[in-house]
Amino acid sequence: MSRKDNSVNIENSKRGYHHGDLRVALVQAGLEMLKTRSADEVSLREIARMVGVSATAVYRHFPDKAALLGALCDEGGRELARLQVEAMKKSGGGRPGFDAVGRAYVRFALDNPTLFRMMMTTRPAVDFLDIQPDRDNSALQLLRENIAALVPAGASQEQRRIAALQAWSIVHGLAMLMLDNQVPVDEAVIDAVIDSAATGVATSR
Amino acid sequence: MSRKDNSVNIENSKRGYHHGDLRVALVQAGLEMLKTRSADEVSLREIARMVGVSATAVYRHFPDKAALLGALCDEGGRELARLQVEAMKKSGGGRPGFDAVGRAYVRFALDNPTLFRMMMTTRPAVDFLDIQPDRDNSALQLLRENIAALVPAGASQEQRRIAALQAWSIVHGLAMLMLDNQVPVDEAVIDAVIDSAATGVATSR
DNA sequence: TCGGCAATGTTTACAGCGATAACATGTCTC
DNA sequence: GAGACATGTTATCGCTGTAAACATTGCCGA
Repeated sequence: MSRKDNSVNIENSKRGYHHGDLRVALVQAGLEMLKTRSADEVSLREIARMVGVSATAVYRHFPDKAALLGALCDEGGRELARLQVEAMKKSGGGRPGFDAVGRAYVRFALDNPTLFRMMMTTRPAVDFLDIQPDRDNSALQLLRENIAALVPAGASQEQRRIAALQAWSIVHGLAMLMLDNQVPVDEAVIDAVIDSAATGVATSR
Repeated sequence: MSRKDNSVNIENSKRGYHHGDLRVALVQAGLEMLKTRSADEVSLREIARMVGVSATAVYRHFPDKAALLGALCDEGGRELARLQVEAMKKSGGGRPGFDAVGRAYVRFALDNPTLFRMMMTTRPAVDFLDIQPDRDNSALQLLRENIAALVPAGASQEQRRIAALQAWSIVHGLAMLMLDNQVPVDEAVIDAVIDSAATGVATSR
């Protein structure tokens, strides 16, 4: 019997009827799958198969496929934030911190192409630029403060917002262009572009 | 009989067995469809239905779905180039031309979200930045010359490339962030970011 | 003028997909 | 121990992309 239906071969599995922690297993399998496949090749059924569970079992933990993918995006968001905070701390903040965070952003995108694209397309807008402190997200808070610190003291609120958006645009645009093979990946080029982005923010006009 | 199969009701159609120019009809219908649907909602069968032809007829003109979508991307690329050249000519070139082209780029992305995303993800890399004159693409040629003209005279080849890439990154990043609802769409913000991008190129460090 | 061939349609069929409904099994609580 | 509830399963539906076989048409050479 091939896999035309939702069935799963219980004989071959050493687990019992219940999985234990299916939700996290599905998320892990999903993230694994994103590493080697493009977005439209990611199927709910295959993720379920990887975990060794019937396709419909997924619906006990997620209302639909989009929700499962959303959970993958959340995980990616946390990881990206973690990497950025780490990069900033290692570099000691300030302008070197800004550069390091930018590089971490581009690197994450290049290392996780499908996931990164999904995060951007489907996430409900992180609102990096919203200056007012929101919720508990200390990672983003740190980033905002970092950008704000780079902007010259006399700058208006509006100038700060534009400068921050420009910095984000450069890094994001560079990441996307390289991700989409519009521009060849080149570490030196990444460094050069990010460096001049930082200069742009620091002298924000 | 509902539409569970590939069939098409010949009675209701006033055309004969042959369509006339199915290829362009499919491309037009496809572009129409992209206006109202997201990428994963675009189905080959529905495009065929719009044209009033069986799903498999598509395969007489395109090897597979990807090829059909590729044709849509080509069409989008031509339109984008046309808009950019038009914008540049209207503005008289130089730095105003640079700004106008950037705005046209962002506007096209915002006006054609699905198509633009598809163009970037699936197109074989336009290589805007490759300075050597390639093929016959006069539109891109014009853009390259325009960017090159903005860069200070003393700049090296490498500096020019970095400056051009940075400009493209800013515009592309801004377009993608707004497209993905990470940043609210705001004409004034677009102008401000593009303007400082131009300044960045003109003073390229 | 006609006969056949290449181009371009059609129907039929299949496997994979996301999703719903009905059913099965295990766990936890009283 | 009983039964409620969570979490599995199979069966089935309608949709998708695509291959194979068949049908119709227009065109080109005898």
